[in-house]
Amino acid sequence: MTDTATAALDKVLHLSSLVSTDLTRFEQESGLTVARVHLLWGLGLAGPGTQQSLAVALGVTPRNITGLVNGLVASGHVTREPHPSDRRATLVTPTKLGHRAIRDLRESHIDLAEQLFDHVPAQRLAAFVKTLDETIAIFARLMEEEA
Amino acid sequence: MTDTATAALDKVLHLSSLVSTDLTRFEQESGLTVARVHLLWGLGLAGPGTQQSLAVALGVTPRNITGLVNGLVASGHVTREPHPSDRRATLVTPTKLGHRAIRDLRESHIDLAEQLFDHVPAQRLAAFVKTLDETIAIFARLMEEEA
DNA sequence: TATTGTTATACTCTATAACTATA
DNA sequence: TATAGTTATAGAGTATAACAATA
Repeated sequence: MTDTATAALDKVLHLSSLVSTDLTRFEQESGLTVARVHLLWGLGLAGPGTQQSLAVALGVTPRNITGLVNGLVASGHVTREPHPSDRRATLVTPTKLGHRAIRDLRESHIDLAEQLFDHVPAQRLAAFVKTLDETIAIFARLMEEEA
Repeated sequence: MTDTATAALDKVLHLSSLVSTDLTRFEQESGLTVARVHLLWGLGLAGPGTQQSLAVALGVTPRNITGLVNGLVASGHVTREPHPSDRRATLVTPTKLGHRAIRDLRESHIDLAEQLFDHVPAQRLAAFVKTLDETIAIFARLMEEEA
């Protein structure tokens, strides 16, 4: 059924738009922006990294990372530390404030997930995740073909 | 299970990020930007409208609409037509090129939905949509509470 | 020679505030 | 007085290209 398929895609996009709006609210409370939150989130996942590694992780240019890191340094969320073995590179490192923001992000994320999905029966939630997994795999294949 | 709930949210965001990347590809092919595509999509749904109505539909300021419409006029996708009864207002109206872009967008959207979901058994897809509906409803309620 | 990050420059999206024309 | 849209101004995110320091 194409209709149901389109409805499913529309609803995924709608939910994603709501999550995005919610992230904007987090932004305003924390004084961060979406792009800077993504960078902090990446630091939270992978630990302190070079700007080069952040550029790859976020899929943007190194120049862009320079600007984002400048903003996060100004707001006190990260510092630029010397790389221990490569004097060209810097290690972008969360400060205490940065770690707190990363922790808050994680807690909000988990809290939101619980509020959204804890009411769903386990079996249906498992099927939901399975469908998402399959869909993501199909998508990844489609994008490879086009690349 | 909090773990499963978090996994579900992560996967929804992942899929949404993939769709967003795909939209970027559409952009590059069509010479449009995401914001302008959203405006065109809105015109496709509701028909020609005033800039005020577009500002409300997209959730941005009227000033922002001025800029987006300027861009779409320059690229030949829309024209500003006089409003039949209110000389203050303009009717943003798709050109032939604009209509073609809207049609292409719709076709890509339906095509993508089919490729992503047509393989899912009808019953599981119905359950998938049901879970999305419930989740969207919960989210809407959460955001009202916080507003 | 290749890589890391920055400076220079430019474009898009977004916002607020003040203003003009019209209702 | 209120509304529709624009001009003025500003800031953030993004990109390419040229450059310095280092590998």
